[in-house]
Amino acid sequence: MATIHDIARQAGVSIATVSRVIKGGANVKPETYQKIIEVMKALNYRPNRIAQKLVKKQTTSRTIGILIPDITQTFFLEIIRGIYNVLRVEEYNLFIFNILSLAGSSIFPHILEENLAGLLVINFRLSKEEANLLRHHHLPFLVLENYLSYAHSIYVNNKKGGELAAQYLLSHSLKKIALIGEARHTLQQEQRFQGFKNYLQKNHVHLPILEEYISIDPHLPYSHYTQVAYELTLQLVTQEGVDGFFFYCDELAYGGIAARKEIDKKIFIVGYDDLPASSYLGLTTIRQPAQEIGRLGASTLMRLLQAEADEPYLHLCLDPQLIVRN
Amino acid sequence: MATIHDIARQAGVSIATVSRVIKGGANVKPETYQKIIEVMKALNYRPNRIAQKLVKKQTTSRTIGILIPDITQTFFLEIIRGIYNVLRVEEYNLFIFNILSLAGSSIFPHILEENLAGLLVINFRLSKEEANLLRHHHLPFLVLENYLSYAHSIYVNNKKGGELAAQYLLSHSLKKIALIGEARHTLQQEQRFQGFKNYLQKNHVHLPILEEYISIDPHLPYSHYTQVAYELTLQLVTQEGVDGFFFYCDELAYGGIAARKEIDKKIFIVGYDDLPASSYLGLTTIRQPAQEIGRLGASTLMRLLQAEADEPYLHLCLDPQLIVRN
DNA sequence: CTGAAAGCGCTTACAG
DNA sequence: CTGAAAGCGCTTACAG
Repeated sequence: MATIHDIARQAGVSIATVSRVIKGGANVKPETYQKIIEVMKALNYRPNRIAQKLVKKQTTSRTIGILIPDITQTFFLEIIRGIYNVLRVEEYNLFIFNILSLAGSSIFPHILEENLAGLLVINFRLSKEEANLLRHHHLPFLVLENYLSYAHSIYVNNKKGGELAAQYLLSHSLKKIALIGEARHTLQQEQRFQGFKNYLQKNHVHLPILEEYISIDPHLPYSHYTQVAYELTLQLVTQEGVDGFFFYCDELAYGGIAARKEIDKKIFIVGYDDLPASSYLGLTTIRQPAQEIGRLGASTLMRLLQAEADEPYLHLCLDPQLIVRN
Repeated sequence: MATIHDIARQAGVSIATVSRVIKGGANVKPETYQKIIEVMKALNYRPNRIAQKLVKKQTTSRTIGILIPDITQTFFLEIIRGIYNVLRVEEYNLFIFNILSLAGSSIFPHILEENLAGLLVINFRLSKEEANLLRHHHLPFLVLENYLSYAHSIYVNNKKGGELAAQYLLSHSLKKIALIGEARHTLQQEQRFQGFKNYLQKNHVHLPILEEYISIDPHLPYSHYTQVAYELTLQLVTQEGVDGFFFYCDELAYGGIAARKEIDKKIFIVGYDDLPASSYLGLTTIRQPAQEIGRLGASTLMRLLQAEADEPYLHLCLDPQLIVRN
């Protein structure tokens, strides 16, 4: 890569003059300007933005980073929408890190390289070490959709959500229940299913329960799994006699809804999230308001940017809500 | 802001030793390390990432920027989802610029500061000068949802879309038609409405046409305007006797759908976009596949990053499609 | 374990 | 209109 010195040498001028041309060419003789422009073209010169920033002391950015597992999942997309609703008004840019490709290697060095004003960590198992690393580098951050004792966090009570789902399904007399989740076994999923099973135990219900986990290829758009869930539902109803379903998330439950239309048996389905489309589909689900979580997260982070570094950890637990439809 | 020199002075060591501590403290005597850490804390020191990058020659980034008017609009959110579907697999990060706050001032200096690998310009009237500026700085870019003679662009034929909408509405015998748009009067909107009116003219149809423009406050989430459109629709039907509606976009048309439910008169509605929810709502609309446009844009840009700088401009025009529902 | 020195690629008074 | 020089805040051989 050519530098300002290469250009200066080739053009037979000083780097100061080249620098003036980079800035637009004020106070440079037209012939000199032309000559320098030509050399720049010939060498395919691009000024180094990093160096420009250093000397200009452009150190603070108005950019918020977000660490999110999978934007193709509608729930996370809605969270982002909520976040951006706040950021746009506050005049911040949004930097979305790609965490798909990090087999083994850590993303945190990359995060620290990007001069961010703050970071939102969404649905990500941030370790204590990683949290300390961020703090050590004075990057304010906030964890969403996950409870962490060692960080500011805003989350929804997943166990409670699972209980609500169980409560709903048990209000109908069912024969066999299936829990449908992802083979990734996220913490959120474990908690929801745990809450579900706890409720059965507490109420001494001895219903046969099946657990099925769909293996997720992160390279495929998440919508693909709606189809997989559809087929799985059909199979479980016809071959296993399942008549109650609790899906880890609405997008999987949509597959269940599609299957239900083709079956003459009466089956009950509960999803999780309450995405915008769920109301149109008449899906009974556990509501966790994605956009509001995003907005709340972003505005809280904005507040943290102004605050003292040593503010005690904020732990905000939101309650999910059962939405019965159809 | 404290620098490495301040720390070195306070701690009574050289900047080289401080630098070692920044990197984690290898080859530093524990006492020295402690002392330096303390001074850093006391002065609230944060290493300058820009300087670090300069010296480490970290010049190229794997980040794609996008310039988009309003992510709160579902259509644009879906485009982003399509873009990200590609970027995540290609291992690029996504930088979303906030263009809300730029009254007067240009965003392009900010864009050039960010050391991006490429830029997607979505639904934005990029001037010839701005295009040249980007080229001058060797930032590969691609324009989406807008035809520009002086840039690579991928867009949907809006006039054709307007014609399709007119064709549909005229297949029913209507008394009065309303075109409902935004007072922002984007180019896309003008073209759609122009196509609509052209079709009427060409077919010598002399139907009374009303045009109504909803004024948009960019600080409000776009969903707010669904409600505004709802009220406007009610009013136009009851007070003006309108029985045919062409909405600039589906999200506005949803308001029309909601109004239709409360009216006993038969009215016809066409939207534009065909968002995911539109099928559930039974909305007749002009389809322009947002996710696919995003994917196509991103993958084309990826290709451009590898290509010669002087490749002839790519102009890809997609045809919209009438989707009749209900 | 530590420091002096060179250097990353620029900008910008200052002097001419 | 132009250049020499200092400096932006770091890292990293190299020598000790």
